Amino acid sequence: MADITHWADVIADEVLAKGTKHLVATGITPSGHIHIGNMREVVTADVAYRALIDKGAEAEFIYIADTYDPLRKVYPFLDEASYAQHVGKPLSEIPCPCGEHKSYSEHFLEPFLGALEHLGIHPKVYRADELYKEGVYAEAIKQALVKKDEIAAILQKLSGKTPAETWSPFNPICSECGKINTTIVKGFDLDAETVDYDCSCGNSGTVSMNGGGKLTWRVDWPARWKALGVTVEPYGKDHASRGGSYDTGVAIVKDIFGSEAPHPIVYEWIMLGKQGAMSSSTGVVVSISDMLKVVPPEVLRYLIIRTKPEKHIRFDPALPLLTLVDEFERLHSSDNATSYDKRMIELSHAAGLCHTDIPFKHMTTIYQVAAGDFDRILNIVKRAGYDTSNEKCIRELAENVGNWLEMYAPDNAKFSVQEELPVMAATITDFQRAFLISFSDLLDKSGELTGEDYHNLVYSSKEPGSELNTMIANAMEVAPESLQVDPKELFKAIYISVLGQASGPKAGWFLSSLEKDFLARRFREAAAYRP
RNA sequence: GGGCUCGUAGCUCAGUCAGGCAGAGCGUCUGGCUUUUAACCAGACGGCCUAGGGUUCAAAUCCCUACGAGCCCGCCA
Repeated sequence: MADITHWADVIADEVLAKGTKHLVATGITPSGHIHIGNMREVVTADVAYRALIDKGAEAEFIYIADTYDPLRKVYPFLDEASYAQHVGKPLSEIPCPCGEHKSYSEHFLEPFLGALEHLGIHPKVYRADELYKEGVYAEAIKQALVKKDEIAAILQKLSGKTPAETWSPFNPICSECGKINTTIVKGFDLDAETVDYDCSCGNSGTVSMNGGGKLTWRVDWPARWKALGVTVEPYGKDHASRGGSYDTGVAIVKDIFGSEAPHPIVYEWIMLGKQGAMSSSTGVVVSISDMLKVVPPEVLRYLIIRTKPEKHIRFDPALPLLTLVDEFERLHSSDNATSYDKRMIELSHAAGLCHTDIPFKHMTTIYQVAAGDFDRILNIVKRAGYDTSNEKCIRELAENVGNWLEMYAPDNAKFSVQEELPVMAATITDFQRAFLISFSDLLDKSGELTGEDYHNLVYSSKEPGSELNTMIANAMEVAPESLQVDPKELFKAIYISVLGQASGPKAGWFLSSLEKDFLARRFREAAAYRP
């Protein structure tokens, strides 16, 4: 099988065949909590952008927040009484639900931009309301108003729907009621750059083309392509049907604005676990912030990058997440990764993205040993010999792991170090006692031990003549030759003493994560326990 | 009703654009390592490539049809 080219590089090649200068754009409406499908859009765009850069293209990456869109309805998470009056107004002109932000749109935009930062995605951010107010769309608005009938014909022909008599590609914002979907255009003045309107609230007036209103979506999109020079843009499959907004956009940008449509990248939705497609109506929703709570950012990137955009992605935050993380880490440290694997890893990393070499699984042990206390986590990580120069990354990983344990981990992944000797110590056998007391003495005598040291030490009990073997024999008052040691029993004794359960995480990692003095004390205590 | 996308091992998916011996990881099983486990090493099992037809010396791949899954088609992204 020939080397496989990653889809991002395939796209880059296709796009490069059209020219070397590119603008990758992505746009999302901050009308509510920005969800996981939107995350796929920006990661997809970011990867396409990076593939272009890697191939030497002169590329830029922008994100446009559609802050000038009207509020469609009072969403369930909004207060009916106070938001009913704002339906129809541009999002940027509506008060923030929590009162902390400048506007409604900023309320949802801000956490999303934070998530982008988190994922190492750094587009130039534009807000649609600012673009309109700055006059970026003025030329397109004029052309759209002049060629209104042509646009209507295109919409009619491609989407099969007849625009209303009073339809206009430009929707003025009423100066009286502030709404954008209740006005009817009565006329316009190209020189003054103004539009006259009547509003259903009874008001009429004149607005500026620069911020006084906005183009309707199906015209706004192609206008944006033209005004900003967009050449590559991913969008959800909801826009991809025949007669959908991409189709009409292609025709409008060509016939009305005299420009080209961007190279399309259609992407599928992300499905959640076994519950099917994510949808707000069925209640199957994972917000980006929930997702980022448990998945390290580069793993989330990997999840999206490994799958071609047009295939759906199944995301299951329970045990399959652990498999995904493992797969990523294995690939990451693999010596014989294919060029395709390497490319995926490369694209999963990103400028400014946190990366530590601490495996997620190991952190689940460390985190639980430390009971989530970050100073203790850091100490253990240091002792285990990991690089601790990037404390911020370690903190992020620890938070992911902590959230995962709390929200999604299966029971067999969980344990807690008992403050007091567990009552289960009553089940400890004489042989296990002999081991625990001997082990405890050895710990007192030795210096700091690594995970491997602990591991080897426990197994040394099997070797005749080893210090531990001799000590156990003495404690049992038998001849060393007749001592039968099954390491399984020893591990069990350790888990019982510390966790109060018969099994636990890999002993080496586990023991080296705990204080040696604590272990010595606890083992001695367990050995002495006689109910 | 119209449209878009997908269907390949028990699971998650590569491979389809450019036709040339059916692939990977995970899981399962076997063996190994003084190695407990959610570890590591070696190997095995595992497929009518959703079904049917067509083109071809040759089809998972191209064409047509059917079936299944998800979604879009209310100008509200």
